[in-house]
Amino acid sequence: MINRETHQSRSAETVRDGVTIDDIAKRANVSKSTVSRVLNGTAVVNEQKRSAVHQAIAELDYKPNVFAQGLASGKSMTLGILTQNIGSPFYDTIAQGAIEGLAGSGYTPIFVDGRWEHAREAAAIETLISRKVDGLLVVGGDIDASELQSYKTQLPLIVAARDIEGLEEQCVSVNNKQIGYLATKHLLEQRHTRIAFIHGIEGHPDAQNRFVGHLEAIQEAGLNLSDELVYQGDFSGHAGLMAINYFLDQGICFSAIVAANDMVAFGARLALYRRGIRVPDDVSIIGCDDQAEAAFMTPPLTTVRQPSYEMGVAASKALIALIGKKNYEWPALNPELQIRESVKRFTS
Amino acid sequence: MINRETHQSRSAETVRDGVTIDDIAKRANVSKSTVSRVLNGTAVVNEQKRSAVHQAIAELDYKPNVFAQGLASGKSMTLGILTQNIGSPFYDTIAQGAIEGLAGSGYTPIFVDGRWEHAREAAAIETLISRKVDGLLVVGGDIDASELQSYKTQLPLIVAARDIEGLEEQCVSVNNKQIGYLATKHLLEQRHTRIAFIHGIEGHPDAQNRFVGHLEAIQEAGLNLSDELVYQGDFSGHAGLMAINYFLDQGICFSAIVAANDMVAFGARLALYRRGIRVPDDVSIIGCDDQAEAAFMTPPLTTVRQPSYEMGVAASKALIALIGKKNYEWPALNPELQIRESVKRFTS
DNA sequence: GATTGCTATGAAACCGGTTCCAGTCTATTT
DNA sequence: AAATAGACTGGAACCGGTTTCATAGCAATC
Repeated sequence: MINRETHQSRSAETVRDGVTIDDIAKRANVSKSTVSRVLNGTAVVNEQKRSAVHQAIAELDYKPNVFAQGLASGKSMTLGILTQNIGSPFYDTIAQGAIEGLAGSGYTPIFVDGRWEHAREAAAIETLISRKVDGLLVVGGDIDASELQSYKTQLPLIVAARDIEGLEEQCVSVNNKQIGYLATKHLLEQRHTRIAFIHGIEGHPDAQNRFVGHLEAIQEAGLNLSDELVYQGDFSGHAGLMAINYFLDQGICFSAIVAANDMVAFGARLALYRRGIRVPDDVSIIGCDDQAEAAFMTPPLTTVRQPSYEMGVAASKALIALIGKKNYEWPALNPELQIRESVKRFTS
Repeated sequence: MINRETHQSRSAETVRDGVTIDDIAKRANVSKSTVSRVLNGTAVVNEQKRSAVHQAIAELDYKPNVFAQGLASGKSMTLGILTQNIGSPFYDTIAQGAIEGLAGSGYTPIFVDGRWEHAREAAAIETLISRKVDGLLVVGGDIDASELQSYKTQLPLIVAARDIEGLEEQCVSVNNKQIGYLATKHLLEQRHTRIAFIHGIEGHPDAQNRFVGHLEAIQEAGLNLSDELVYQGDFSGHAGLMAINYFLDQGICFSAIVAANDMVAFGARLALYRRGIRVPDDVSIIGCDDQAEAAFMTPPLTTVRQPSYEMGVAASKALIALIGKKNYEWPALNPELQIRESVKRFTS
């Protein structure tokens, strides 16, 4: 039923699709070449003809056929964005920033989802290439650096939220080491010394770098890292929960926790709640990311904000610049400590 | 620098793009018509030629040019998805479900963002249409029913997370009235009688329906709704916070809260924390949505889950069916009470 | 054995743009 | 005044597929 109806109305309105560049040419009494030139500004056109063309376009509500344009010009005015939809809201935020960065550029984004699976990512990129995207924005992901290198030879490529060796100029990411460093440093400044660290996904560069930053801060303070204070997690709330249970069950004592991201912090906070341990009175928590919910944790979570939205914006702008062979100056994207109420200061 | 290099490598590899259907035809010693037929299965082709074609395709790594296909066939194998990126994670989840539902269908999604702004949505849909999408999936949004009706005459259309009058067959949404009803009913069953309600965005149909469900449950229990117990919010954490402050400052008393969504519940929970009011001992909270963070609230939030991911999957499958003029049976998408620890039962 | 009816296939038209090329018309140079 | 350069413009080729149409080949029918 619905089908039939849809079909009918469609053909009824066929008019809409029917307008081609030839119609405009006839109506404006010029050749289609001239119409094309007016449209693209590829050559000077007599003012009268130009306005006649514009008028015809307006009257007939002409919309160029993207396929014909793409076929003839080889450009699609389309950008491929490979995202990782499974994971923290972090990646979504980058994608949103990327959309924003495209606004007004004439480029339309095509999204495909990699899901942190190597094979899926490769297939997704192939899809994008077969769609003739004019450029590729890879957000995070698991795909090999060498593969990315090879894609780079096929089309303009920007990578966000990752650093690829040999592709430094086309990569944008926040300094994750700095994030870990800032988090731990803040705790140290509040005179915590027994600081637990809940690690992100094993082997994940962001997780690894945050840990390195943590380590640096610890050493800089003249302390030693004790292995028993780091728990291997996976960026999930559940990991935060398990970590605390583990520490407590083992009788490992600590006054503060650095969580690899906010979600982990939430999990840790819940585990402490379950045990009747107060935050921040008994134990302090600091997260990383500053996702929307962090401000509403009880107590509100002190965390290190990473400018993911801004990163998305910068990435898509950089990609457009790259396609246009223009220079793009990356903005500074520095993590920032967001102090709220989950960290206690020792006064003694 | 980068530009130059990219450009060079690109032309170096030009080969890759060069393979056309004519090359295949020559190599397989057939006409391009035959190649096309093999590719699309539009006619019977001699087994030998067929395999010769397949072999040539494999050897030359031939990928059809989507523009040429689109131009010739009028189909883009592309689906437009209008999302609302500002708002709860709810809409993101639907979008993810929609991607999942497309998997293996041959269709590629193009996303555009409406941001809950009328003008932006209309422009976004125009973009999609000019991109010749074969179908349109509208997720939520603010656009008029009448406009949607008119788009429906232009191309296959499915609307998710909204109910449009006159478009019932092409709409999928969870029963928001049921969500509100289930939430309040649960509270009533735990013998709460003074139940506050924090409303979502004014005029938002989901918010309105949740409220209606709340009202129904109240009346069904033989109680009267007291106006002072409903606070007009906007689905944000901040609204939850303000609501509680308002109630408390006004000396309005209540034993439980229904929050229009989880984010509001988080805000409410924080406000109670600030005042030293315990959850659930002093006040119970129930949310709506069941977003990932809800399970990690302290205490874990009892909420009504809405199957948004499943809704996205169903929506995209329905769209594909609609394009193919096939029937699609909508799955049952029922909200579900997710009992955790934020609601107390009165035993007396 | 001639006619009929299918099936498989190639040639050519077509989709709707962009762009090269050649030609017309002015304006400028000599 | 003739030659030349430049600015505009139209015609036609081209992008790479799909689809119509005509035909060749072959089996079945009378």
